[in-house]
Amino acid sequence: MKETQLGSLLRPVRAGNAFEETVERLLQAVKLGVVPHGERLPSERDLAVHLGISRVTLREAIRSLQEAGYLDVRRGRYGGAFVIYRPPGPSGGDLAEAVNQMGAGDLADALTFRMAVECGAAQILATLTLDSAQRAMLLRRLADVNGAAPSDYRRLDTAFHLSIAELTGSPLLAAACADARLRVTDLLNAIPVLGPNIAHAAAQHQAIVSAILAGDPDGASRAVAEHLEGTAALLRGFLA
Amino acid sequence: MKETQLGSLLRPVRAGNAFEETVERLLQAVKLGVVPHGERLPSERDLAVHLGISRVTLREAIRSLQEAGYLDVRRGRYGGAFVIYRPPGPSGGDLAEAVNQMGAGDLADALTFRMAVECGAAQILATLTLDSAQRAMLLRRLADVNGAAPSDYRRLDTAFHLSIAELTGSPLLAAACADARLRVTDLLNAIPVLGPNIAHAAAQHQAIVSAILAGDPDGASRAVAEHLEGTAALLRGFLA
DNA sequence: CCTCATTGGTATTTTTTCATACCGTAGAAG
DNA sequence: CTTCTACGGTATGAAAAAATACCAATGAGG
Repeated sequence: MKETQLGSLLRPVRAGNAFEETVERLLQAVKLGVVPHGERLPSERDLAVHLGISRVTLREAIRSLQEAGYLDVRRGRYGGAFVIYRPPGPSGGDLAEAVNQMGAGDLADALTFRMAVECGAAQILATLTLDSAQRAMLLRRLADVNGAAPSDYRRLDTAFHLSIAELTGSPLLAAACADARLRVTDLLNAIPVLGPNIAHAAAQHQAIVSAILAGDPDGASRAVAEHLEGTAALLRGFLA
Repeated sequence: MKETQLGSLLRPVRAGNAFEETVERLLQAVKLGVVPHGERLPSERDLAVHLGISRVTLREAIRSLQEAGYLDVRRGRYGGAFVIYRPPGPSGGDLAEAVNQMGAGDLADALTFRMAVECGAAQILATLTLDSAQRAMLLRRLADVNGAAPSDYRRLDTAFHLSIAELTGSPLLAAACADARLRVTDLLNAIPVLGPNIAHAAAQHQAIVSAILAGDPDGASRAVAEHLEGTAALLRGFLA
């Protein structure tokens, strides 16, 4: 076994210090819209437990997000950390800037990773026999995206994609898909939400769901690949 | 977005403390045969840098592996931490014990995750245009497995599988595949290496490589799925 | 208007982890 | 046999993180 594989196994044990990782995690949860504008995060005590860190470290992270203008922290009962941040509107943000902020190699890496895990998840899900509740969940998320207001579109689009991984019943796979999506959140948020694109995406979403429900793994994987390739090509085009 | 998705994003920031994670990482590198019997690990100073931890913490981890009988640590120039551990021989280990040592849910999770990322990786690789060096690497790894001595079979089999992910050029994807494989190492090591199985696997390996080189993503993904499903079914069968 | 549960805010101590410097050893090279 | 040097071994102080306990505020409900 060559040196190359040693790199995969003897890679860093931790990405950074607990504080930095926590800020990153919370920031992405906010940017992704997991906790929408106006809603509050779980209490510090709960969050600290879920994130596996001390309340002190969590508070430092929350404080920095507060100072950066993402959160409004209120005390007392029924208080908490409320999300102030609003993602870029339907008109999108500065895509070129967002793309060039991350390295070309990192972008390619993230896109490849996302393609692999999301295709894999759809493929797996298509081989499973879904019960009625699971089918309902999938269709519900699809309907949510199709009926989304422009300002909610990206949030519900993300929810739809993550549902596919979650329905496989594999937490590891769900985490991998969530991670993959987090790495391109800023970029996706900068893409304008335009009518034709939405219609195109809707057709592709439908194709994905149909293939999954029909038990067609290859078809599901291919449908996801086509869907993701669209935004991937767009993003790659912005590499200076 | 429902509570379920909150779980994916507000999951633990770190799996455990630095010491525990380091022990786990080194242990798996040893069990996987990345550093074969008799070879030595990189020096403490190098390893600490690569793993992103302090030398003190690394030494604690090495010491516990030494006490557990996996490593022989020698000092002085040309010294180092040498691997004593030998993986279970061709006759395999106690599979039932290994399977039941990890929970049923964890096993299903790990198998699903592995299936998704390895299928995804093969699929991606089949869409890429490989240069001659990459094709040579892939064929070389395939030949290595086919020509492997029984005692080296699992190590070279792992090397072959990880090569597919590495050749995609995505470190994230390579890491995910390595992680997926690590989670089932103990189980795979416990499976006896038998002649008929090797022949069967060799045919499947050939099918995977052929599909990749032919630029057939669906075929590559399906070939990997079939290959992995074999061991997955075997392992699931041992769930008490 | 008061109570009180729930939430953020603060302080203190302990544990873990890191950074740095230095010591002891062994084995190849001359 | 001596030297040189790349390795593990040790010590110490600082920093990060965690654990614990307690304080303060707020607003719904009685």
